[in-house]
Amino acid sequence: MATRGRTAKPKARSAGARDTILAAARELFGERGFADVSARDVARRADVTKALVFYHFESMEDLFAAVLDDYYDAQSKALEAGFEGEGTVRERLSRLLDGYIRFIDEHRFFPRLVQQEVRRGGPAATRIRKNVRALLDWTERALGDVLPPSGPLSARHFYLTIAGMVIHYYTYAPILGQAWDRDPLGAPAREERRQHLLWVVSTILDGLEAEAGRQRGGR
Amino acid sequence: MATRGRTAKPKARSAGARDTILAAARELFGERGFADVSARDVARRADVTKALVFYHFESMEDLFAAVLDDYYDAQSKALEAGFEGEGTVRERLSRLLDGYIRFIDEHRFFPRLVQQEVRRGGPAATRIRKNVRALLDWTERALGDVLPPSGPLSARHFYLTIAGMVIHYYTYAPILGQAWDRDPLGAPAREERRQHLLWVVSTILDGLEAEAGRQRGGR
Amino acid sequence: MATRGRTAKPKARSAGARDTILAAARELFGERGFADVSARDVARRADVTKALVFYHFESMEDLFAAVLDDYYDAQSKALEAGFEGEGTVRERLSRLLDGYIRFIDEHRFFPRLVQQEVRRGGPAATRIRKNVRALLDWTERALGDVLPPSGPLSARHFYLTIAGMVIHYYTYAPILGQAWDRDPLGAPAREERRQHLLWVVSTILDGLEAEAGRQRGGR
Amino acid sequence: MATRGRTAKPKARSAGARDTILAAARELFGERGFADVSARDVARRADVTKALVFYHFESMEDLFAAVLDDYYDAQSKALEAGFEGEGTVRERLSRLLDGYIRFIDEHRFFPRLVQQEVRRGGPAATRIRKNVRALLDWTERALGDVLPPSGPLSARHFYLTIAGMVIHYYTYAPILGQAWDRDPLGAPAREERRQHLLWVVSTILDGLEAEAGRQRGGR
DNA sequence: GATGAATGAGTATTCATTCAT
DNA sequence: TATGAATGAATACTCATTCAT
Repeated sequence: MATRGRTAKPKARSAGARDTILAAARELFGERGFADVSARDVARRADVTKALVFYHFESMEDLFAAVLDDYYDAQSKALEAGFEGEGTVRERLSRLLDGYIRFIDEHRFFPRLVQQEVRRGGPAATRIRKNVRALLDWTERALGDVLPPSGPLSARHFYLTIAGMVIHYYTYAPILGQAWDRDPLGAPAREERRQHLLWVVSTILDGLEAEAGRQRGGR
Repeated sequence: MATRGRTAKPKARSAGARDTILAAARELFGERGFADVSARDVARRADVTKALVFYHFESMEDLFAAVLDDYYDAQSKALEAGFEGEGTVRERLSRLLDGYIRFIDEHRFFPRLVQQEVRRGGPAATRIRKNVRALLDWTERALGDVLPPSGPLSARHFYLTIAGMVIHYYTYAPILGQAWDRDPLGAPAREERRQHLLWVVSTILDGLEAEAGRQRGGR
Repeated sequence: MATRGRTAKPKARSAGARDTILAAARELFGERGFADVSARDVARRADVTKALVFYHFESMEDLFAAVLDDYYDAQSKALEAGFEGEGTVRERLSRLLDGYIRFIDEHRFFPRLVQQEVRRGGPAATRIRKNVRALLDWTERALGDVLPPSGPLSARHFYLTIAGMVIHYYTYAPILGQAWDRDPLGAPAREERRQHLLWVVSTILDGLEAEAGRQRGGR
Repeated sequence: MATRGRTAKPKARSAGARDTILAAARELFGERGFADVSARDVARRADVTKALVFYHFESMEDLFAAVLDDYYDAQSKALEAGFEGEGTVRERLSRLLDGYIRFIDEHRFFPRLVQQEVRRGGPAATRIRKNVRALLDWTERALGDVLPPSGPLSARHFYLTIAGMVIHYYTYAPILGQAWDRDPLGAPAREERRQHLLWVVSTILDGLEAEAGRQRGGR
């Protein structure tokens, strides 16, 4: 303490302690979930005092919300980029899917945090709902022409179906790894997964078109 | 004590305190996950002293494992029932899917617990892995004729895809409810979901057959 | 429980559960002291239920007292044997010393228990005091001719001195072993220790005689 | 809280809570040994919250180690002081003995703690072993000229013998008091004890010299 | 004799949070 | 902006002991 020379580099402080803390929290919440991360853990990982965590964030809930906010901003950007531009339904949807896959791939524990917050019904739930709404809207716009507005083939089902199949892979990856011939989080496995997902979505579109044909041509 | 009527025989004593505790734990873990449930919570819900929880279960981990075990037994039974019997690939798979859907429907928080344990890499992870393995095996046997052994269209991808789309619905249901025209966990919505899933799986089978045809009929 | 065949041999019970428990307690108290041994520990080591421990002994204190009583009986017997018989002061003292050494050697953790009870000032302290008194009496009778009744060379000092040097060896043995060329509790080391002690006591007797001579011969 | 006068500034805060806690621990461990002292006890005696104990010391073991460390520092200093300086074997040894006696006299429960830690084989045992080693070294250097390097008359036996007779007095003092004509821990009794010890050690040296003479003068 | 179940008070330790500096 | 010290309430888990059977 007093013995550490006064020229000692101020570690985290230089790069903005707030950001350092946020980054540490992002990592930890991702690894262990909200309930399993303590302020002490965050402080340690950020190489900062516990008190400083509470100086920058009112409470642990607050910190968690900040982390979620960051993720949502990133997700929105990723999806907007994917959705923009022209093309056939198939092209737009596949761009949207690609954007979604890439985002989840880069933020693997984001879904965990969301699931957790959904379960907890915490204050961030509103934020989540808004975002889910947006994603659903995009799906509806992208598939509006081929989908009925309600029933088993409505957009909301496909949204949940596709999101589920994208996310689930990462949820179970840690366990699959040990009973698998290769690391499911390695580049080759992930690329294979991407192709699988594209194939499924494409096949679903085929099915929807066939369905539309059947519908039109009188059953 | 003084408040509990003096003729009311203590609940726990009358009928298997162990079971009472297990049931309380099942509920609570389902509602809030492992990390958010304390021994005190379980004791309170089971109307039992905290010490009794530890008399019947060596530790909270132990209690959690017991809960998971119960679920796994139920799941195995549900899937075995679904998988037995004759029929075309399509018939068998749809029975398997139906069994899976029904199980998840009746044990909505089971996936949450599993996801959590996967993340924690806790001692129950081995059990989970074995079970995932079994499910994957069933999928492989059910789809063995129509699926290539590896690549983007291999059984393991379809297993993850289907499991993901079944489970994800329940994961997000609590949030969807408030932005939706009806309760996603009500009977009508769940039946609609079931039809959606059956349609998707059926469509995927169509796609796989088409793919097989393409493969055969000159590349 | 109900599944164990009814012919299963009743383990501890046959040989007198009370004694089995007492033996287990003796071991455990010796190894870890009173405060570090729980009823559960005793029950486990005796392969008996915890409740049975309390059936046979009113409390843990009671069990501890019973263990101490056993030791004191043994000690009394050992010392009486050593002290009886005729001979010179030197002979009688060396027999007493030998008896004491042998007893401590065979009940290595007895001194620990006594020390502990002395410190705790527990109910067994009276018993201990009586015994110390007896030992002191023996020393006084054995050395009465050569010792002044009070002062730095009185019997009580020699009693404490000799007891200390006998006991201390065993107290520190566990630690010495690792920085020593041989096991201090092995037979050769213990025999060497015995010779050392005999030499010291003999030398002290020489000194006392010289002292008596000096006293008599003026100055 | 409400009972503490409102102008009394909280003790702990004013003057090194850490030291207050350490002092309380020193007292309590001395009185009752490690296993019989709880964190709550320490907190109470130090007039401090239980949590603060763990703020300053990672664990009870840690606190115990800190207490032992303090004692060892004091002991080392006491012995070094006693051992330095010139003089005959007899003079140096008697100075060493005097230093040891004085230290034990001022830290009466130190031996208890050490004995306990030896028995527990806890983490502090290494420290203890090092210290015992040092003491033994001193004894060997002080007695090197008159002692054979091995056998019943080697330095290590005399070290254990002398340490035992010094320490044992304090171990049994609480019990002796009640069967004795005066308080064994009062100044006169302790001075008498000191003279006894000096006489014994001096007599042992006489014996050793005689032994050396015998050895030299034809076996 | 023997035991399974039960309990209230205890254990060490960690928590998020506050606050004076 | 930052922090060391402090705390009350919580954590999982163990204790000696009781008692109905």
